[in-house]
Amino acid sequence: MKVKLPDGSVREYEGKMTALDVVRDISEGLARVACAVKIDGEVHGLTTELTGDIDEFVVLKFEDEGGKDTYRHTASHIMAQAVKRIWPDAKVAIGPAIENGFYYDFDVEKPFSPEDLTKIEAEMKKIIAEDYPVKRFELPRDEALKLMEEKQEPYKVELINDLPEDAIISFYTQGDFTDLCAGPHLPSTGRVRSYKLLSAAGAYWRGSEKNKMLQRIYATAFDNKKDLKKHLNMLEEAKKRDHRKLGKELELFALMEEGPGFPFFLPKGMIIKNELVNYWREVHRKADYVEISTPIILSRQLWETSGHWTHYRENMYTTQIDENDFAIKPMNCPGGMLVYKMKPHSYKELPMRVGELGLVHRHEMSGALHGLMRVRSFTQDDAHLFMLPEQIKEEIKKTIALIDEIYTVFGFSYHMELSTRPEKSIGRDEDWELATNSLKDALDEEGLEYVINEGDGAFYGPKIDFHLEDCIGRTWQCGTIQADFQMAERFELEYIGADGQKHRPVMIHRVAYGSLERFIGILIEHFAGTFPVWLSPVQAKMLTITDRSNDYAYEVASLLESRGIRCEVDTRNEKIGFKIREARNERVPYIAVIGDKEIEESTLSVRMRGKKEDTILSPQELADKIADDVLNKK
RNA sequence: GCCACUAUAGCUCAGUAGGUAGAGCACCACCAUGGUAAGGUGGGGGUCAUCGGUUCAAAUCCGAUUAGUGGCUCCA
Repeated sequence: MKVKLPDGSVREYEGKMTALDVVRDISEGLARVACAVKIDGEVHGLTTELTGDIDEFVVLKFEDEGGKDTYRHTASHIMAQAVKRIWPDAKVAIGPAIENGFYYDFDVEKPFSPEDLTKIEAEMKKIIAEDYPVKRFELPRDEALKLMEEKQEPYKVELINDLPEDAIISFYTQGDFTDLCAGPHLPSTGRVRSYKLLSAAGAYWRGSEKNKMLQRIYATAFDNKKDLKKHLNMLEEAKKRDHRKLGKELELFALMEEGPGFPFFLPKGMIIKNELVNYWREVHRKADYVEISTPIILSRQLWETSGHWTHYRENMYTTQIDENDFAIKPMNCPGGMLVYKMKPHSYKELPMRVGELGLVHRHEMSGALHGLMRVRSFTQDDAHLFMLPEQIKEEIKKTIALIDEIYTVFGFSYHMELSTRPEKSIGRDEDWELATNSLKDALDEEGLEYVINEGDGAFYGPKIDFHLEDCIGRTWQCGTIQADFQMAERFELEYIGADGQKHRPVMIHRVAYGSLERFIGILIEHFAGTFPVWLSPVQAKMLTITDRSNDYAYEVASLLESRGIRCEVDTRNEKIGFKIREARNERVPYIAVIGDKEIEESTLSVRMRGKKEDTILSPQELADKIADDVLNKK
């Protein structure tokens, strides 16, 4: 039997060999850190018996794709084993590895408490110390069913029942625990080193709210303590940056019991919101957009035309005016359609780019609300683009460039995903084809990378989603570009072509921020509250040492204010150390200390963010510096 | 909406064999005019989320409601 390694070398073996034997033959050290192997493109466990020649034999360590999942999947079985030892009546459901860890779902009498998690962790420690070999075995479907019925595992029985009649079902067993599982796994439980149970929460069996609510335990595992600690620190860091906490501390926004999911913006948060709007208007003006504003409340007839009254009803707030039904808009498009339809359009006017910062309201489920990230009223930085079919590709390219420009200003990296026609969809095949190809071609021609989500588009058209990554590595879906055949059709949009005939334009809607509210939430976490100067609610603060400096401080402040700089003066009867502490906690980028010396020399002692030493500047120089930051969006 | 948990002063939190509330910060007053992350002293402030029940007595036990948190589902 020949085994070809990634370095091109070939090793020959005789007799029965497992993957682990080969890994050991390569090096004992490697065997200690190996989690799985990739054999001819497929990930297998180390105990897999090898048959025949192998063209590709890659050892997967924890850090390799496949290795991590194998490791964490084994950890999840250990967790399930521990739970079954403590609560023998618990029914196990599924327990996969996920992005940063793993979970396992259980059907138990009582939900898990934090103390239970500690207990489970302790039991896991024992199982790991007992170092059971993890063995795989296979059964035909009927025997597999019998085994799981005997073990009284109804969820596993259900899973097996969904498999084909002739399926060979694989199981893994470790000590007193046997689980239905496709694998792969580590060779023994002792291989799991660093793990931590994180939380317990309800989760529906198979993700459907029609099913029973199970108890899910989220946990994570790493192959060394250092990385586990690093990950836990990252979670801590994320907690510290939580926009709900910072939003309260920095007085940016508030959520009140009187308006669940309807955020209040406080003066400082409003400055950020307005700066985002100003910037948005600036870039859109340059990109030849016009801006409109359409009403928040519109008649039932309109929503019937758009289809929302029947398809989106449960998310809409409705009201009556003079005995007629009205709805508060959950989306801006219908209003935009009405504006387009006000007068006939020539093909010479297209493309038309019509922006709207539209405030929409959606009745989201109470349990879905989350700070500014998920609210019931929010402002979309919407725009509707009307164009000729042959203009789609170019418009898509321009829109991508626009969104790219916006994200780059905030220092976000991002990736794109293209979602294609879902099974349940409306529209003509040729429209879908044209739109999908236009999106694809635009991406390809610009040399952009993207993921394709087959069948994940909206029912009315394909879309490109932008997923931006914040500075601690979390991703957020913000921008989207969607082709929409339904609106143009339903509202019977038209333009007069060169042939003098009426034609249907192609309509695209797109957002860049997504929603101002969510984007602000993301910005708060991305910058951990330390906003760039142009977004800082207070850009400079004058701190006086004694009240002899007050006049000079006000003088400097009015100079800065005349340059449009947001400036505050702290003349309170407090020590300078105290004032500095507060100004720093408020994340003010330029903190100027003013005492007798500064008055004498007509200077400022400026403490800039990230610098230990003060910089001596004239008031004019400070104003120039801040103006420069603002101009360059720093 | 569903499962679990939480709700005490503006903020962060103490307060269990049920006996009608406490700290720090913030706020106010006074003293100190002090040079780079909290100067000192004093003071005001709470229908213990809301409603109901058990009890001689409820912040504390029970139930409901509201809101929040962690998830599920959904999503900008």
